[in-house]
Amino acid sequence: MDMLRSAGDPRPVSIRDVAMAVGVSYQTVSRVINGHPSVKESTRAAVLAAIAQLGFRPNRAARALAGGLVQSVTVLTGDTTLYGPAQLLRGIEEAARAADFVVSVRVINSAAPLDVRAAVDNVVESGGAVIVVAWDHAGTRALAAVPRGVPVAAAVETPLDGRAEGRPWVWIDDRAAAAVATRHLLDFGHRTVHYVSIPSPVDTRMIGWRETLLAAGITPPEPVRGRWDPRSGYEAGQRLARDRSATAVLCGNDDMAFGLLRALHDAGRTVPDSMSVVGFDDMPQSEFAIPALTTVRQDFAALGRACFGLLRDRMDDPAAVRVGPAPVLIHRESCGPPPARRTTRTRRTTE
Amino acid sequence: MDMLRSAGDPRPVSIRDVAMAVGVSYQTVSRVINGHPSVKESTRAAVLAAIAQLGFRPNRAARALAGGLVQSVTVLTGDTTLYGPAQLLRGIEEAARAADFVVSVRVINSAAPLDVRAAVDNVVESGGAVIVVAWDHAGTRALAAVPRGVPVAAAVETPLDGRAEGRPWVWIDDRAAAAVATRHLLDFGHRTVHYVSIPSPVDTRMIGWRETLLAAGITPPEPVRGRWDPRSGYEAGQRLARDRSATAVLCGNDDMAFGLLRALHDAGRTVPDSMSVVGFDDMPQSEFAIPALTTVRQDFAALGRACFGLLRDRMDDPAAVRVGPAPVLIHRESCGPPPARRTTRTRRTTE
DNA sequence: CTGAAAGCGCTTACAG
DNA sequence: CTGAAAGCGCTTACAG
Repeated sequence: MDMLRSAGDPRPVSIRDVAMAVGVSYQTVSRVINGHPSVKESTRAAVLAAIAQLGFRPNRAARALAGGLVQSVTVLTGDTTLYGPAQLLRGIEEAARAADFVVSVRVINSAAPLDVRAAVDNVVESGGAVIVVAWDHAGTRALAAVPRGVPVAAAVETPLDGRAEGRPWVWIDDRAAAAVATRHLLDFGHRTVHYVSIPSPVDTRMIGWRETLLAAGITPPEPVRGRWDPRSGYEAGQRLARDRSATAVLCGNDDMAFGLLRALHDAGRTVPDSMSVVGFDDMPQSEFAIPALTTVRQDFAALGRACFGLLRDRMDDPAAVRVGPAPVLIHRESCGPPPARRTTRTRRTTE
Repeated sequence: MDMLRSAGDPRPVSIRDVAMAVGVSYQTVSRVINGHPSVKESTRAAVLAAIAQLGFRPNRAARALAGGLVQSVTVLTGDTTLYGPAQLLRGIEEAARAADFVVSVRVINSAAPLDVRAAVDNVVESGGAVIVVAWDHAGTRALAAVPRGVPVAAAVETPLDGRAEGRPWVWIDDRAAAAVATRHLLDFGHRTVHYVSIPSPVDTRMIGWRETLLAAGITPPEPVRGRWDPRSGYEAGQRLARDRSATAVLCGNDDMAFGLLRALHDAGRTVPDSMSVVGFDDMPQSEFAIPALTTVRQDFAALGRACFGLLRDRMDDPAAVRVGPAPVLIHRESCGPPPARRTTRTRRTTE
């Protein structure tokens, strides 16, 4: 449609050009692009036609300045190269692009109050909506710092009470998933299940694991602290490998499980014969690990789409709610009965 | 500094507030924040002091509308969840944030001319600068579609002539790295090296591999086509495993190498005893693969910082140049002599 | 239902 | 060196 603009005119078509083409004032054009109700149907149609024909697209900066709706979101997040955040961002971007929103990204590395405040101020003053990834300290603080009135949605840890309670929250129920994974291991006959934690302020995967053990009358062993990355999983694996009574581990994410698998391998502990391992995420590599990793699939891209959907829904209906995708346990090769029972392949069926 | 704004005033401090505080016109304030030369030193100092004290921050939308400098970049990219693009984006964001730029992301999935055009138009009309990740068809087309006058920088495949020639390009020399990796394998005594390709329009890793073989008087075998993901590496591995004459493979990236390692494992081909494998990237997981993966480390985050740096440099000096980080071969466990020579551990030293 | 006015916060010439 | 004017493209009340 570019050919319809007079060639050589350097400036893009504006609301005035459209108005002129139709023979109305430019305010009327503004009304139709903003869906204002009081516009005669015939003039609305004429304006719409002119918009299409001239290829008009509203100037976002002008809109923002004049106080109109902004069609932009900025994502406040931690390290975007980690699997979860990366997929989440991808989901947000997809949904935002489909809705013709511009998406900006601002990484918050530090949880220092001043840094968080600076990040939030910076974002808020530019006028758009915000999605915060509140999986770490910096994120939860940022979420708390978003002023009232700013359209916001957040990806959060599973709330302890399992409810959003009117707040713009969306999550994947990893607490329930951790319970399922832990139960899966217990059902194989393991006497206990160890846990390698993620550095979340409130690790709900750990909670699900702990609750399941407790419910089975087992005192949860001390969790091994991890930090998301394979190396921390390797270190955890070294510790666990030394403990001959340890026969099953749940890892807070797959990246750590990879490192753990390697540590076990180095220590001569075979998986699953000598140790069963379950991860969290189901990364593209997990299926090809040696052995293939049993893990909890979490659809972070879908979560991202839900975040954006919630944000938009809330702009119309402040009570809108969205639920995140359900996690699912993917059975692969890294789990089996504990060593003592292995010969008979006993599978515990009693509760 | 928030306490210094009169509480209850909903609107952020503007250029006028600063002017009023200092006792000058707001145009003068504009001049100092834009570094205009003709401002008396004493008034400049006074204005700067007032800006700091009031916590003034220029409104980006207003600036953009008025035609000022925009301090925003949008990144035009393919799938941001792949390792390279994700790290690149991270590097760009880091550098941009440090320079107080807003960074937006727009994913281009389709290389269809209309889709590319739409993406570029959308970005350009919002006024800021653009960084394009031109590693695929969509990206290269987008780069070509950026109008003159728009500040731009691009992450590109290694140019065939090895030179940027005044263009705003930055890259990692993966062609040279592929040559080094291939030579490494040949030096172990392998009679040839196979290659699993990446789906780039021009795969410069493949070129480096091919050239090295040719230089050694070896006719390059047909490359096995890959698609970035572990699964395609697995499929490639299945094919290669059947070929008993194949003893060494260079993979276009680590993700495919993971899949390939698994395929080899499933086929009973041990690594490196029966087959040597080299990857590309050095992902965090690569070190923990079984066996640990020999690979070419590529610092994409540094490349991203270079991209942004080049963009800024060019805004002042259109002839500015930046060179990307040098790739480096990381030696680990997945390489060794071919089976026939293994017993004697011969290492070919002649050229 | 639709125009004319005022203003969003800033920058860029234009005068002094 | 610094003010006053005009304008960026749009939206929101205010009149009709």
